Amino acid sequence: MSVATVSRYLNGFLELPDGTRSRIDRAVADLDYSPNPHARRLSLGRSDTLALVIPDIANPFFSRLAAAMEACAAERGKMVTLHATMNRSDREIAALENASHNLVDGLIFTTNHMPPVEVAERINRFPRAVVLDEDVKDARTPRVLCDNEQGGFLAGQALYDAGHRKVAYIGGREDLFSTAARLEGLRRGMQGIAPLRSYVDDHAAASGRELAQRFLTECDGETALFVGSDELTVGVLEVFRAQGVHVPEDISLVSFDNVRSLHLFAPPITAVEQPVDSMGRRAVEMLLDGDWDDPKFLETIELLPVCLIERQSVAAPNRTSRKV
Amino acid sequence: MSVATVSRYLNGFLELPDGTRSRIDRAVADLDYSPNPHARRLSLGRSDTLALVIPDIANPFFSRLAAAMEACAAERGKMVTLHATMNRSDREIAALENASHNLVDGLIFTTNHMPPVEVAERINRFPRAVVLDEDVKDARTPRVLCDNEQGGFLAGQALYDAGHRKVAYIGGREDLFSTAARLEGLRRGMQGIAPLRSYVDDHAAASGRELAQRFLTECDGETALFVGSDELTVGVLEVFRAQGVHVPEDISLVSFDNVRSLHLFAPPITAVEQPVDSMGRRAVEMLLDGDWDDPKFLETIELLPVCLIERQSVAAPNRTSRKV
DNA sequence: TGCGTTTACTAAACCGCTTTACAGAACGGA
DNA sequence: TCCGTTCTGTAAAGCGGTTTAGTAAACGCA
Repeated sequence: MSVATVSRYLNGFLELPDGTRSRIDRAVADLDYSPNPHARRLSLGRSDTLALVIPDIANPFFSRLAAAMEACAAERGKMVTLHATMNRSDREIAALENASHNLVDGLIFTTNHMPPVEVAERINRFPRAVVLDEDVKDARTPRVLCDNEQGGFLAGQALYDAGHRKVAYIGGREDLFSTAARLEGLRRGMQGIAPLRSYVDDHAAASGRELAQRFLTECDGETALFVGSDELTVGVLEVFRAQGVHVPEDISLVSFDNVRSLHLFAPPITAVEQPVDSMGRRAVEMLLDGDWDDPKFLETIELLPVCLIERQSVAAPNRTSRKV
Repeated sequence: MSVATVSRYLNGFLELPDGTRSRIDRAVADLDYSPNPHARRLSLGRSDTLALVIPDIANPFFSRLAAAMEACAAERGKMVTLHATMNRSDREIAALENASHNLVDGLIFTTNHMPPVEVAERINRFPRAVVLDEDVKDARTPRVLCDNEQGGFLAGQALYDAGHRKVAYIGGREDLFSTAARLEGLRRGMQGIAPLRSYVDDHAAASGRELAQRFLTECDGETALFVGSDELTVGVLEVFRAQGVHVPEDISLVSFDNVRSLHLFAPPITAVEQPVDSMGRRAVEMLLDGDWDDPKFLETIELLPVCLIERQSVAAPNRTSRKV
């Protein structure tokens, strides 16, 4: 029995008569043989591995995304490697270099800031890459995003309907596509009224605290807050609680993501829900099943629907006993 | 210039005179050369990769653990692969097989149930493995655990001091080392009073709901609940809220983990805090820096300290208007 | 029987690196 | 001067698969 015959049989490139086949099968079973993946990868020039580059795995939004991606990849026999960037361009570049040297079968890239062009260039070097959650300028890859405009709209509408006429937004910078879309939607939902805006570089509770402080000082009659992520909301609520600002009596609040247990918060927090699991799954599916020969495939933008989960953090503006 | 010379120089096994060295350096720079990791791994028989096997990445406890491990591994130039098992033995075995075929440099194994001996056998096949968070029977590896006994004690003490004399525990099964330790500590903290106990297989909100229902029917005068994880606590609070059971007026509650934003819950939840980040870091450090030649190293148990974060979910038992 | 074609199987090259074994040059000591 | 070392560098053998090119045997058909 020769190596080549066995190799081709095992890889399904060869039909064999029963005799030979069973001989091979038995030998494989007897020896508990399984091909050495390193040799396999060297020979094939691929790795059966997907690289996930993610700002912060500890962030519940990204950890749920990672869970969905890992599950979907595992179903198809792919492994995933994890690369946390903390939204720093240098670490994004390092992770991309690392992944590309490792000849991964695919890359899924997420970020929360607008990375410099070097990052996009490196993403474009991958034969297969998908950009997830936040669009990346100059990256020529399919994108899986949530419908940010609609999310902003739902939040704006809920606030407007509750009677709010001056609202504020805090979240990612305006140069982010997601921010632009959300602000656009928010304004539409608010019947054209533009919000007061403050921006932040990352989605961390500490940034939320900082922005909440700023809001409390800069606030000029705003009665509601639209917050860009649950992480920021956590920081905001901490500050509000410390300062005796009550939600929704003093100020209404709508969060974005709905990945934390907002329903148990005091008060339960109204939020725009992102379809985290399907976003993760779709990104992997596109990577593995997409028609990568079709140049138009690279232009694909898949916009997944969001919905508003109404809880108790939105109420009519209170004009008498305002604390802010 | 020969391949071997370059290889040895680049790997630091060869001192070269300035002339040769600069020639190589320039060539490397010119060609933007970097060694093919697949070939490297095949040749060296290792992978610069750590395998993380974890019940559920979406669970905040494990996602923070994963984040800490990834960060620590990345600092040392190692990649990590992720394998979610959902606490199913078959998936644990599959992940271990996968990792061992890939000749990973090390394995970090976490689980929430007591896996069958096949799992321990496969863990033992790794030249380097660390068991994290939950001890695994028959696994001959160093372990990094939190001080569960102390955690149980702190909870018990807090409840006893608040006046509780009948309490209940819900969490992992009794055959888990962590459960045994926590119950032991709880009893000690409660001055010898043993709790009512219900067990569950996984740490998911759904299991928490189930156990809360059971508790409400089976409860026989218990005035406080010690819950094995934040995930379960979420489920418990959902049911309590739906049934109009108030914490802490009707029943006091202490959670375990403190990885969710319990401080913003209604009411803020008292919890035993696990040192998640240092647990993750220590596991990686032991894997990479441990003295694996010393057979005694395999017996190491590193017990990391826990502490009690007191909030408002524990109060004196209310004997007049009890709802449960 | 003889010829062409499929079928069953094999030898050897290749993937890109590490490492062993070895050669020639330079150097130092007697 | 000669011999033994070190120093610098090379040739070639792995690592363990996949794949191309090619051979021997079996088969179909006139």
